[in-house]
Amino acid sequence: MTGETARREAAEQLALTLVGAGMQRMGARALAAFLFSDKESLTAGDLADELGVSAGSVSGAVKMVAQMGLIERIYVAGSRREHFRMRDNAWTTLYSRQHTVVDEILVAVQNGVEVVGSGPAFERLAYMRDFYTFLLDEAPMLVERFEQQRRDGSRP
Amino acid sequence: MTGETARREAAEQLALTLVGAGMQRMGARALAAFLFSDKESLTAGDLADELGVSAGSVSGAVKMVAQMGLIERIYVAGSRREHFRMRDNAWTTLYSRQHTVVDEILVAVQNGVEVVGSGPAFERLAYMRDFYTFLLDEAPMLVERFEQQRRDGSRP
DNA sequence: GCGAATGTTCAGAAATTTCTGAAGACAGGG
DNA sequence: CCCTGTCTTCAGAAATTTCTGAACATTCGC
Repeated sequence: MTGETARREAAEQLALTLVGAGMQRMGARALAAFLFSDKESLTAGDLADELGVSAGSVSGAVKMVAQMGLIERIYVAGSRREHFRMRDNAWTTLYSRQHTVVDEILVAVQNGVEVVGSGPAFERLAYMRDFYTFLLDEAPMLVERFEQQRRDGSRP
Repeated sequence: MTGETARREAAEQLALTLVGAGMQRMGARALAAFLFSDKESLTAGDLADELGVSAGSVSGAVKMVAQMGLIERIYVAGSRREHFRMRDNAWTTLYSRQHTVVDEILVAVQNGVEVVGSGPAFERLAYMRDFYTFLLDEAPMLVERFEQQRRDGSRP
């Protein structure tokens, strides 16, 4: 049977793997709740109920996930609460976001390249810099290609 | 002044950004030590000195970084200690490694796709699955292309 | 403006992660 | 075999992260 329980379990399971990938617990749980919900949007109260946590925790989690660009606030007429929903391009956004992390690493590596004299360390650092620079350059094209392919594929 | 101090500071700085990217502290510090060293190899003792931590911590850190495939044990004649050095393809390896994480996420997502009936949640989960599947497929080609480009470039 | 509903912040509690130090395991030389 | 130097394991200490609950802020309808 494909009940609410199975859905929740699947959501929690996904949240766990996201935590394993480095995401914070509550943010991951909130994100999974959005992913698995069939409602158009969720309020903070919905999330608190669904996840069984305090309003404070929800506030923090929503803030984080919103900052990652994965969900957005929407205005719902006649409702005083704030509604959130997943953004359409959440996953490509998330992928692109990782680049800010890589950027920071590159800055540190570049600094290293400048500090060490020529030698094995220099070679290693330069290689690392080149590889990550390459990835950074290529990533947008990858995303572009995915979207292209998706457009083509959905009209067979 | 390109002294030892500047080198260490640069190494610690890189370690910090790696921690920011989700790596564990001691593992990141050990990795940075390898990156920035001009020695052919480092022993656990070298690392303990360099990082100012206990043998136990070094043991754990080395184990982790080795498991990630970034360093390897090497045999040094006449030395009873275990020597480690960075692997040549450390960065491309690390990049590929992230796929195991993505794989786990995909398993959870696939499970979700099967559990939810058709509806918004299904659409979202299917999209996520497709995107990450695409990335997983494309990644090896990216690495390949980088290596190709590097070979060509280094013979101008 | 007032009141009610909702959202945010923050100090401290709780849980988790990380590090250490000491004990034990292991390998090689004598 | 034992001894020495080296590495690993692990229980507990220390540090860090995460969650809560209550006080405060904000918004909207009236």
